[in-house]
Amino acid sequence: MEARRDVFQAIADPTRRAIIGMIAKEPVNVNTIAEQFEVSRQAVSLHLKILSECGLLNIKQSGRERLCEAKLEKLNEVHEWVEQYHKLWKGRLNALKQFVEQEEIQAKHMNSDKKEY
Amino acid sequence: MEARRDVFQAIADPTRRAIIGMIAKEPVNVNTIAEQFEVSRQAVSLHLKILSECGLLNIKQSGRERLCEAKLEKLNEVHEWVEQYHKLWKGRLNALKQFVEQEEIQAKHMNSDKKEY
DNA sequence: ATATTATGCAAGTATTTGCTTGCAAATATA
DNA sequence: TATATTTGCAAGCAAATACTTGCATAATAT
Repeated sequence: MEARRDVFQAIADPTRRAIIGMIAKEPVNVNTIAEQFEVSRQAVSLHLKILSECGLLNIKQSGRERLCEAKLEKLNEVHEWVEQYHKLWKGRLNALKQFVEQEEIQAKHMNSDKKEY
Repeated sequence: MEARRDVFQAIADPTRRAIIGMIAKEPVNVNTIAEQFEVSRQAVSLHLKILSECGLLNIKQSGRERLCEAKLEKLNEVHEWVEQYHKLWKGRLNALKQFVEQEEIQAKHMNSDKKEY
C-alpha cells in the first residue's frame, strides 16, 4: 500500500478532505479525529499517514498522544494548478459578460434611435 | 470500473491533469490527445471518459472525430475548497510577517535608544 | 503494579484503478 | 466499392486503495 503520494492524490479522498477540515484551525489528536468518522480508527490512522507522507500533516508527539496539525501551505500546489485555469475561465466569463452588455446597449439604441416597428 | 466520480478524483491522476492542460485553450480530438502520451489510445480514452463523466469535459461529435472541450468551470468546486484554506494560511503568513516587522522595529529602538548588546 | 488509554503494525480481503490487446462500427477517401 | 481512419466496447490483469480485525507497545491513571 504505497505508490504515488502527492497532494492531488491525498485530497481526492473525501474522508481525507474532511480530516483536513477538522484540523485546519487547530491541532487535534488521532483518537478525537477517528471518533468523528464511521470507519475504524485504523482506517483513519491510515488516512493520517497518507496525509502526513505527502506533507499536508505534521504529527507532534505529546506524551502518549499524537497531535495532528495541518500544513495548509502544502495545498499551494493545488491552488496554483487550479488558479491558472480559474483565470482562464473567469476571463472567458468576463468577455461573455461584456459582450452581452454591449448587445444590451446596442439593443437600447435600436429602440430609442430608430424606433423600429 | 465505476464508482466515486467527482472532480477531486478526476484531477488526482497526473495524466488527466495533463489532458486538461492540453485542451484548456481549444478543443482537441481524441487521437491527437492520445498521441501525446506514452500509454495506449484506449487508456487515454478511458481517462477522457472519466473526465467527461465528472463534467470536466464535453465531447462534440464531428464526423468520425470527437472533439474534446474542457469545461474549466467545473474546477470551481476544487477552487472553492482550496480557497478557504488559502485564505487561512495566507492570513497566518501575514500575521507572522507583521509580527517579524514589529520585532525589527523594536530591535532598532533597542539599538538606538539603549545601545544594548 | 495494574488497568486504561492512545496508537502503531501486520495480515487478509473486496473494490477500484490504470493498462493492454483484440475486435467491431461508423465515417472518409481513393 | 475497397481501404484507411477514428473511436468505442469488452475481457483480462497487476497494482493500489480502503477497510477490517487482532495483537503489540508505550504512557497515564489508579
